[in-house]
Amino acid sequence: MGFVKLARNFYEQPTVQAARMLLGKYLVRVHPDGVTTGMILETEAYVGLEDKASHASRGRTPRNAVMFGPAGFAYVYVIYGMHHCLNAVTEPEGYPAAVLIRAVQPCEGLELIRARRRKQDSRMLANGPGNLCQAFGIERGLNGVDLCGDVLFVEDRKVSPADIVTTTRVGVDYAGPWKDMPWRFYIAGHPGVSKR
DNA sequence: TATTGGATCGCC
DNA sequence: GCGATCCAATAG
Repeated sequence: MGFVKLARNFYEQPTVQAARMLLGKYLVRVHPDGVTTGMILETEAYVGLEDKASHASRGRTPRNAVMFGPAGFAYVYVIYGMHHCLNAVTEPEGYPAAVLIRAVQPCEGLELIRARRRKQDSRMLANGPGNLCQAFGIERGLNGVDLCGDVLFVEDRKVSPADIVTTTRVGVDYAGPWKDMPWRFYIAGHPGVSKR
């Protein structure tokens, strides 16, 4: 309680910078079944029309429309027919970009998270974008939700992150030269980071 | 209308 | 290493 919710101007900054700065902050999900929170451990940046790894690379479509809108909204989509991914839209309206949140360290709501995940091992609860969405009850109904609202948001709890590792993004080998961009970030040595 | 493949996961 | 599972995007 008493933590500062990130405001819209945080999300308006350049995407790569926003991706780095989200590490160590806390994702908060307010759900009818309960509140869950977790420290963000791993992120990726998807930047502009040119980025062939981004859903926006082929222009605006019904699915990716939120990426073209104003910063500070959630872009949630279904992948592989069975998982969801959560992004925070960044940069000025009209410029399609977002930060994919790939892993958190669950904090509050552990019992609810374990029930949703049907797992006990604390490292396996939210280690990967699909697992994270399952753990936090994030589904497509949340696509387009305002991250400056009361349902899904990020708090700055002033945690100083340990060393940050920078690598290439996961699962984008189809993206030609863009697969080599160093746009994945995670907290060094943390067991909750997803494996490749 | 039909086909293709994916910003994944967990088990074999 | 591979199958699950389905829908958005593209081609026909």
